[in-house]
Amino acid sequence: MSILAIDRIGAIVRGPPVNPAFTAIAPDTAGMPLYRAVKRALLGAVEAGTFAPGAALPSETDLARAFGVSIGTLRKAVDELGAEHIIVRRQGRGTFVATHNEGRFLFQFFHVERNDGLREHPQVDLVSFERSRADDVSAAALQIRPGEPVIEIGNRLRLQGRAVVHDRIILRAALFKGLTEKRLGARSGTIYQLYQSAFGISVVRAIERARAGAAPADTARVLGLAPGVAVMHVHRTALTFGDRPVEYRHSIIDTSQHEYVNLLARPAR
Amino acid sequence: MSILAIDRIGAIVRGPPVNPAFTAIAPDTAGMPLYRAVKRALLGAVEAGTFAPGAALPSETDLARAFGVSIGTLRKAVDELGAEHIIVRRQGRGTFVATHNEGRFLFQFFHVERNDGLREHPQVDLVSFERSRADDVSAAALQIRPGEPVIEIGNRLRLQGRAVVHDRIILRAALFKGLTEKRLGARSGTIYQLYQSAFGISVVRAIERARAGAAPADTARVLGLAPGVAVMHVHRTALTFGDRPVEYRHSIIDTSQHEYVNLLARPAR
DNA sequence: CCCAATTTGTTCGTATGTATA
DNA sequence: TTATACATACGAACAAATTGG
Repeated sequence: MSILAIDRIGAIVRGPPVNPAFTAIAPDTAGMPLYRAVKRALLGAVEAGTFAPGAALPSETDLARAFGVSIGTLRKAVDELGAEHIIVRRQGRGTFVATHNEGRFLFQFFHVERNDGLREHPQVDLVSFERSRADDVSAAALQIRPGEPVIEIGNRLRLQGRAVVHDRIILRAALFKGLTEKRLGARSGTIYQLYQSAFGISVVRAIERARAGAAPADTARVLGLAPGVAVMHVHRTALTFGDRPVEYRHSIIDTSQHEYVNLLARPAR
Repeated sequence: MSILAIDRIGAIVRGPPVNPAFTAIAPDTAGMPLYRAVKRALLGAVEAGTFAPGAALPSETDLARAFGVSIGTLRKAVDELGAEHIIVRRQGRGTFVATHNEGRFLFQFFHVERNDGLREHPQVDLVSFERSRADDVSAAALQIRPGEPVIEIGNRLRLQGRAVVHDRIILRAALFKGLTEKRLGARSGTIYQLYQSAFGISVVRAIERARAGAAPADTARVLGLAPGVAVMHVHRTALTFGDRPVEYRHSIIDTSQHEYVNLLARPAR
């Protein structure tokens, strides 16, 4: 456990509700329950990289002492962060910053299965990589100005050896400085793992919009389809903490043998 | 508050872990934390209809006394049920069985928006109603035997006056005894509200599988499309408590002006 | 409008159990 | 075996929201 880390978080100091002028009050946490202020402070530390993904947080008792709150209050904050998959708690071991690499997460966003329900980790082929400027649609999705520098990545996903998905990924160049075709191709895990390990960007959720349409010519070529055949178009905006967009992705899926699956799951408890 | 209701729940009686033989132990709750046993008992009461949807549960203090557990333990059980949207807690008022009619829920499953993001409650037209027997696909989805009696409902959904979705709904006849075309047409709310109010069936989650394809002839007629145009097919299995299927639905969506939206949202806390 | 009763929300603290290293 | 960390269970006190008088 690192005392340094705790010191960097800082205790939650708040005055009595009677006269706030006499005591220091964290500006954001006014009128907020104490456990929520603690939660925000912890989330801020995770976002800022004070605790790296996969790293252990200080123990509950240490954190409670560092924040100057009771163990129960600290637990409530940590519980909520756990429910949101920001951190992971393991009895007897400690509390860790989630890495989003745990396998289960692999199928959380893009979820394409064969018609019979077979799941498989897709094989990814890089088909294009270029630097360009954001068009209006990408800019709106990424909340940047049209014309800002972006990186465009073309991927082909194969399932059971069959080319099923053609991805066109748009990244804000300013967020992914130093990303090269070589570095992208040399990655070991998924592209989201690369965002995290190489650029410190954690994708925590996404919004997807889907429609049916005809396969564009380039996609038909990449997937080996007849041009104009019916395919699914999925536009995904991937978000990090605070719902800040980090990636805009247009996926075109050949659904003749596969399906796009959406489990509206309750949290499994 | 009804003492009767509490009596019907029954206290959680469990012996010390040392020698279980000396005290009565609820068979299902062996080795389970106490708060989980309480949660299961409450869930069972909700499922059994001991507390009707919308009805208030006894207060925390009464429930804690009825179960013979501390207020903290009772709260932990109730908190989890709240996180799963089984019940709803309102400070100063009480705890209520969720009705799933709260508006927010309307867009939880089927979520079709116009391209520009405009949401609207769909207008529903009943286009067919018949009793038949389950085919292999429906039977598998509903976990019944092929040939069992089912009810087939055809619906057309209009958004902004435009026919966008054609639904074919398959219900197990045994679960929806007394459902008639007249009763279906005379309902005031959504079809899921009818399931709940008229048949005591709460839909708590769903699984959807989507693909692109051509519009079938009957759908093209219902939606006013050219036959063979690209549309989205969504197969949904709606589930009640314990993941028991209650409805199988095949939706065909004209995505020329609208989109199927999937918000992979974290719980909003 | 205010007051009192009721109910959930928050915060504190302690003790003990269970999993891990 | 021992120490550490999270998990469970208990209970108390007060705050905040709601309702009804």
